[in-house]
Amino acid sequence: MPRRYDPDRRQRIIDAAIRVVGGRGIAGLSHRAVAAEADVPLGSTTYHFASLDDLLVAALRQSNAEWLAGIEAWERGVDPSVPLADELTRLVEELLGDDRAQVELEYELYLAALRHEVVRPLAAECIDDMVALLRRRTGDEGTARALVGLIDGLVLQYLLTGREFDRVEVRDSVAKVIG
Amino acid sequence: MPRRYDPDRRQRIIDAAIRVVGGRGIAGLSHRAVAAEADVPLGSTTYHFASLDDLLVAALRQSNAEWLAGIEAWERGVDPSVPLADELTRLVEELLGDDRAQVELEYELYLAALRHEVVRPLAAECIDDMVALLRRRTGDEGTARALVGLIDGLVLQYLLTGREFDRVEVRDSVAKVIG
Amino acid sequence: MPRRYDPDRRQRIIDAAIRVVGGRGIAGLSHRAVAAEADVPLGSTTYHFASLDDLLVAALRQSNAEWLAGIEAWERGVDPSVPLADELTRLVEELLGDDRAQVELEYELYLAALRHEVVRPLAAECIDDMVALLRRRTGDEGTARALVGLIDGLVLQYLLTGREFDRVEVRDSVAKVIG
Amino acid sequence: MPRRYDPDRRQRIIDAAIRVVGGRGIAGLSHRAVAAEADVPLGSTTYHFASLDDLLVAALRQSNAEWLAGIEAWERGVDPSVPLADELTRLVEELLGDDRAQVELEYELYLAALRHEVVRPLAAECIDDMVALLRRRTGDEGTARALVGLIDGLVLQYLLTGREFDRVEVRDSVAKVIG
DNA sequence: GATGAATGAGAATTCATTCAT
DNA sequence: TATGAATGAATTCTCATTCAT
Repeated sequence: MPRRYDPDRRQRIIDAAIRVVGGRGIAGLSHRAVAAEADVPLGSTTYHFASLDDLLVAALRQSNAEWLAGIEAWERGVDPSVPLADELTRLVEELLGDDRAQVELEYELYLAALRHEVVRPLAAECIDDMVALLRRRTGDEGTARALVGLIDGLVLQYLLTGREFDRVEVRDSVAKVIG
Repeated sequence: MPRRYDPDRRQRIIDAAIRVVGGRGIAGLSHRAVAAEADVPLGSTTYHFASLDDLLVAALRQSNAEWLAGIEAWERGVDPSVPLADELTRLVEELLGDDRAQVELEYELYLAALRHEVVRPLAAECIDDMVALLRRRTGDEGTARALVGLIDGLVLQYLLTGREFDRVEVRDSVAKVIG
Repeated sequence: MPRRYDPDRRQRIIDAAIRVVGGRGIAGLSHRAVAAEADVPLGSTTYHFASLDDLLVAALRQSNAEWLAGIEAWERGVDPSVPLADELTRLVEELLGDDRAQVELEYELYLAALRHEVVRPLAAECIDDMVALLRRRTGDEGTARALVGLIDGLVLQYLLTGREFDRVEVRDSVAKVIG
Repeated sequence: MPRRYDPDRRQRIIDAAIRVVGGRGIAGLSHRAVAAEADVPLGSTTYHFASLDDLLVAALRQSNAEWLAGIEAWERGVDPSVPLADELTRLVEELLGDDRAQVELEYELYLAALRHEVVRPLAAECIDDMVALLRRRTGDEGTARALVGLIDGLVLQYLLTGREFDRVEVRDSVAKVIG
């Protein structure tokens, strides 16, 4: 195989890793899988990332940033004349609709963080950032934390049970927490 | 090596599998690990469980039952003269305190369910059972579902961020959802 | 490849490992090399020996036993009417002549033991056994230890410098130590 | 990354290689390890030394010189009014005490020489130089060679068995060889 | 029925060396 | 001249599963 000049390879490996994790889960991440997905030799992935953990963290950090950017875009687009509960319900509905893949990846991140030392700070940071974002709208930190908890729990529930999305029910519970 | 008469071997293998998953996570489950933990020959685990998935499901099913039994015990012990929010807050506090290991095992189940076809029904059933349990106290299903979501989300939040448990904050948000 | 019934495989792997170490040194021992030499699949070597260290120890233990058996055979064949120095000189000459391969392996064992935790006990035992053997002839332990040291040092010297064997010089120095 | 002006880099790489061999043995020598230890780019080690063998030889040659310088310092410091056996015993005691690291490095050289064509001349030269040094004190070459052998053998014995140093026993055997 | 042995695929890493810049 | 990137082979080890006994 000819040696290729490929200045963006590192980034391409990260992108490939995100696709692998998205497709097979964190448990499915392996040097081999990433190398195949990125179409680079196996040695290349270990050259750019000394350990699989390094690669995992790089990939999750990037996917995390994308996730938060999505939430932030929602926050900037919030219409102050509409009840916050409605806007939050719309967010949840969009997450469960369009971005199924990214949502699964995000919750995979949460749950994997329980076992994976190296991933935990990422998950914690993600939660804290979401709380900070919501706090801009709720004014109060305790409420923001409760909202993040409720939404996380409900999304997980929908992902796992496969139940049909119930807009009214979600809005009611969100509204009660907002108070 | 004498063939042992061991009528409970199947059960002992399941118990060992639960310990393995509890200790190393689902990713750490292997025939070898279970055989060593149960102190049975390697062949014995594949004899009693045709595939590793079978063993995983058996183990998670049992650990699930134990988890639900715990929640059920709490539910039976609920004092009707105490506000439900207080009793639920106590439950969360106990989970985060004494039962940390079992909580992690439960979230391990959730995580696995996201990717693993065979595990998803178990997780869904678990959530539905918890909803049914809470419904006995809330009367209303939507509220029960919201409570399960809130509690799952908050517990996850505490596990991941390592924040100190804040009893007042938890009780307030639970109380608001109960309405 | 058809599965073979091969009850002595474990022993054949050990024998192959000894040939590999003899041929390429301890540094050249690898699962692959042994598997090829023994004509068994790679997985077979790791099945029978959980780690490469285990295999190394098994191989060196056996080769050690052969080495000591050789020394013991010499000891039993010692002619009491001949000066011990002459008999020892004959031993050294034979070692450097016929058994070049085994001598190199033995000294490889000594020197590798300096770095390799797991090998050190074997080397120590070997030295102690040789001292015990010589003690039967010298009567005195200090002399036996000095003789083992002198002979080890001289053999190493001959191996490394490639100098021609000098029977008179060796016998003189051995005789002086015997006193 | 700025190209550094670093005229002593070649020497610094050699020094780093010695530290690596001293710390992890010859088996642990690698371009990467040396580059990290010397704090130079990976390419720098392959630029200054065409192959790893070249680097190994350069490192062992230098460490050899340091070793011989130590022996020579001892030789120059020998007090003619003290029995040579006493002075040699002191040398051995110091080697086993303070200079343990360098002794191990020296035996690492011997070990490598057994298998490594390119290293053997170094080991042979080292032994011959020690013999030449001792010859200045013994007058006679055969005795010098026997002394080098005895000392090498005894030091190895002490290193491997971990036995407590026995000054009297060592001096007695050395004295007998000196005659 | 029960089990130890067997097998091949795949895991993460390490690495010497080459080469484009 | 110097160096970071690239590559492919080799390393040890784990494992699910199959199968002969």
